Amino acid sequence: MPVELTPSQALGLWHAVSREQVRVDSRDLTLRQMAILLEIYLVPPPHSVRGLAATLGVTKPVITRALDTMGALGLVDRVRDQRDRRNVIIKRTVEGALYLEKFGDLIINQGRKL
Amino acid sequence: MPVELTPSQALGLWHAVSREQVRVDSRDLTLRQMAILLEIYLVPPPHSVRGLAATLGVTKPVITRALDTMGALGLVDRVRDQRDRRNVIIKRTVEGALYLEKFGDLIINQGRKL
DNA sequence: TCCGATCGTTACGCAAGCGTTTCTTTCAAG
DNA sequence: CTTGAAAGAAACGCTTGCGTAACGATCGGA
Repeated sequence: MPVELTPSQALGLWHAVSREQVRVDSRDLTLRQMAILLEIYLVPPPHSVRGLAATLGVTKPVITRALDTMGALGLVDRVRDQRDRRNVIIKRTVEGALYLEKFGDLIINQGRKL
Repeated sequence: MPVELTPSQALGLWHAVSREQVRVDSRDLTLRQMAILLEIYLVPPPHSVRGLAATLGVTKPVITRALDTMGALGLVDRVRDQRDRRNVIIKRTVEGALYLEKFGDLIINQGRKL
């Protein structure tokens, strides 16, 4: 089920959502952090640091730092993989799910207003 | 002409666009910078520092700094208002228009893939 | 038991954004 | 003129993210 947008709608939607998000949320997640967060919540687990790094085309420390920050905000969690203890499994949290749910509502509502 | 999105489509669109933007563009504009840039290009001029600050609910230095950064990238320009020389008028640039045009295409293409 | 490879983290110096405060220029009302 | 307000920029110290390089822990095959 594709979404067909005109150029005006596409940029208008991004504009409205960005503006409202800036107005509402003092937590200013970077584009990278947001991309990581969405990857974790929208793609089936498990998620690893190296996997996210490869998917987004960034280095591993970028992922580690983003997880540090978002972990402190309660948006994600990390657990050692007991089957291969070199790995870290990235976990979703209730707070993170709520955060994205609210963000999705913002997108939907701004889309309706276009 | 509203845009009707399901929660899955809304977050899926943001996810896909963020991911591709991270992969493609090393210029990592913050959400605030992006909101300012879109405001300048989508809302009829003239634009002033104080006006943008009020619209986005941030302080003036935030706007000044964002304009410094995006000005250095060639995405916006600043000109003194000759009618009231206290004001600065923020101008669009060809490069900025191209940047947003490409970004709009990215949104449209990712929307189609949902 | 090694020992090289892999995974995630940490350390380093640097660049950029933040909020608050202060400054400079300019305007306009008295 | 003088003076108070307004607009934008600059200064301050701080925090956070960056890329690169090095590190410790862990695995798995020789």
